[in-house]
Amino acid sequence: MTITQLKYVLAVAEHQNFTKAAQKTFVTQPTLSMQIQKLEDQLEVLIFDRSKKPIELTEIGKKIVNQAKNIVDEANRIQDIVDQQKGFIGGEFRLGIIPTVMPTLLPMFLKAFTNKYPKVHLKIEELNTDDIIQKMADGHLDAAIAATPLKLDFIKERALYYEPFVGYVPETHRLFPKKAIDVKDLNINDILLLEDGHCFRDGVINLCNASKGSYEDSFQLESGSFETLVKLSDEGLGMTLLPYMHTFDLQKEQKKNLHHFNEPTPAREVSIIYPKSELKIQIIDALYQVVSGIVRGAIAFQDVKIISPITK
Amino acid sequence: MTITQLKYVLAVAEHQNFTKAAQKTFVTQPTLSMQIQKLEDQLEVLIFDRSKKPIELTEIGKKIVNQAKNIVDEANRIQDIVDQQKGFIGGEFRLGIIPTVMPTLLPMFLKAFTNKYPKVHLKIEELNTDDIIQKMADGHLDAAIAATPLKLDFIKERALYYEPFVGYVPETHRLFPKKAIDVKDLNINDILLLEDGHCFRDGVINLCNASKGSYEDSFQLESGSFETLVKLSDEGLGMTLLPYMHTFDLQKEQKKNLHHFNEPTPAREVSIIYPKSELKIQIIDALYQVVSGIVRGAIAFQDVKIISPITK
DNA sequence: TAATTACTATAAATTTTATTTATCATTTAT
DNA sequence: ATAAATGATAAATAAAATTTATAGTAATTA
Repeated sequence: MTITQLKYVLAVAEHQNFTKAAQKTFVTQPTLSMQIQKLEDQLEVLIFDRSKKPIELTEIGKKIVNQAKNIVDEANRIQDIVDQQKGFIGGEFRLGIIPTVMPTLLPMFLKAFTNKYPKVHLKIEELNTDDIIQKMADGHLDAAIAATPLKLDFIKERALYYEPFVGYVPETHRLFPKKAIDVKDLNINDILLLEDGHCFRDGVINLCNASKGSYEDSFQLESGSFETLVKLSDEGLGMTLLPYMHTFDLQKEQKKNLHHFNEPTPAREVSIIYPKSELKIQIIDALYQVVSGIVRGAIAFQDVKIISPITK
Repeated sequence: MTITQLKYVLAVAEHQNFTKAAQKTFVTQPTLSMQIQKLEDQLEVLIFDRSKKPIELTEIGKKIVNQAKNIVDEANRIQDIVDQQKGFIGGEFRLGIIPTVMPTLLPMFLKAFTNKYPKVHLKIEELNTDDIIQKMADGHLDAAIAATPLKLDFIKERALYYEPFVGYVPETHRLFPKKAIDVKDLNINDILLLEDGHCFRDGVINLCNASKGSYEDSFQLESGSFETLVKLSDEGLGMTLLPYMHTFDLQKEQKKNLHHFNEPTPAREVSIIYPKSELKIQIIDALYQVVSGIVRGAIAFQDVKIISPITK
């Protein structure tokens, strides 16, 4: 049994397909066929049920895959241990960021981080929360920045900051006269929402105490960006809610439409999340320090009520 | 990095010598030199300090060795998982047994066990507790039968039985008239002890509330077997203490010299112990079942006070 | 239903890697 | 000072992984 064989098993298990797995592991398909057969011969057990299309893991194959993940993780950790001992912070680091955080947060910390840790090769991907979880489970992400709490048993969370929700209320809206708005004032049916898949959308739905879909009877406009939502709002199609940091780059004119919430302000918790295995924890620590340090200056502390980013 | 390389590192770390490690791993010495160098090159770190004689681990080398142990253990576990799923109980199983348990317990369970699990190839070694601990730490024992509690953080214990101490008191001894003896009656200075290294000796010392060596001022006879102790006792050189099961094969005449303790009877706890990693746990379970089942018939339950097998 | 597609397995050739044999260089012990 | 012990190195060999080419086998499509 070799670590390489175990990696091949993991690749085939993930893609349920020898050919695709071969491409991902940068070898040819016969390599996988032969090495996996060899392992199966040694263990005297079938890992894959090749009669099923697409290919499936056998019962015992599932257990082997779990254990193989352990082993590959623990093997990767050796380089980690060496790096840590040397005080070396570098290498490839795959970071996922949710779309509603990406445009505001990334410019704030990216330059500072790459300056401080020039040897880290960041591979940043914009992904929504579900994709982040999936990729992290498959070992394709070292960490991610997402709204929390997610309460997943294989993921650890470390809060970076709490970002208040801010109301964007156009002059024509019934709430415009109110200086500060209250959660009770909200009506899910006149709030413009991001399109499905964004956890911020789910957060707003939770905030309004609505269940997913309860508002769907009435016609709703939805979009993938806050920029569009604000424009639609300006057109009088309803109010919307923005994460605090998204209000920074509104035009002077538009800022007049911002209505803050009374305390405790509803807010989302934005965290750096990473697998419990804690691989590359040094880089995760470094990233945490840089980001939380930078954001500390941007968001004043206030009494905050965390809104869950998940709907059931 | 390969599992083989990690095994080579572990072997060299253990023997502090490339040549010996090569013999133990059944390869030639240059194989170890080259493979370990290759790993060191890949990790860009020295695992061994070759300037020291004998060779030593570097600081980082120690951490790598720990992690390598994990990985090799976890890799071995794969075969375990397969066996378990198949309900297969077999393969090599290395069992250590302490000398004061070996002659009485082994004949009781060996035949029953090998009959029930013919595919298990038992490799039994008589070892005292210290050697058991050492070998288990080095991964050379799958389990052992020893007096407990040992309170070691890398070892798990499962009690098999509680074996009372029995006094062997010759006619000439001051305690002979007493039918049942009491712990308070004992005097470490007129008890014949096993030689150093036996945990039963330490148990007796603990029982008498003596610190190791406090009795050494007076002349003591010591031996490596209870058989000898009994003979010396018969010669009038003092009383001795025997584990209950050792009294079975005394001669009729000698059995008259046995004096049981008042309850709570001092006793030793005999357990099957095994590394926390729980490799080959199926075989450990099987062994536990067989042994505890057999002993249950041999030792009647009584109120017992466990004597620690360890002296400080 | 024949042809095509999408797969995985197999065979043979090739490349890479691990291991051994033989030998050297250094250090330790006598 | 000499012998013994020990690890490194070089070259040769053995073993293994990988690739290329191709066959086999389902499922899918024309």
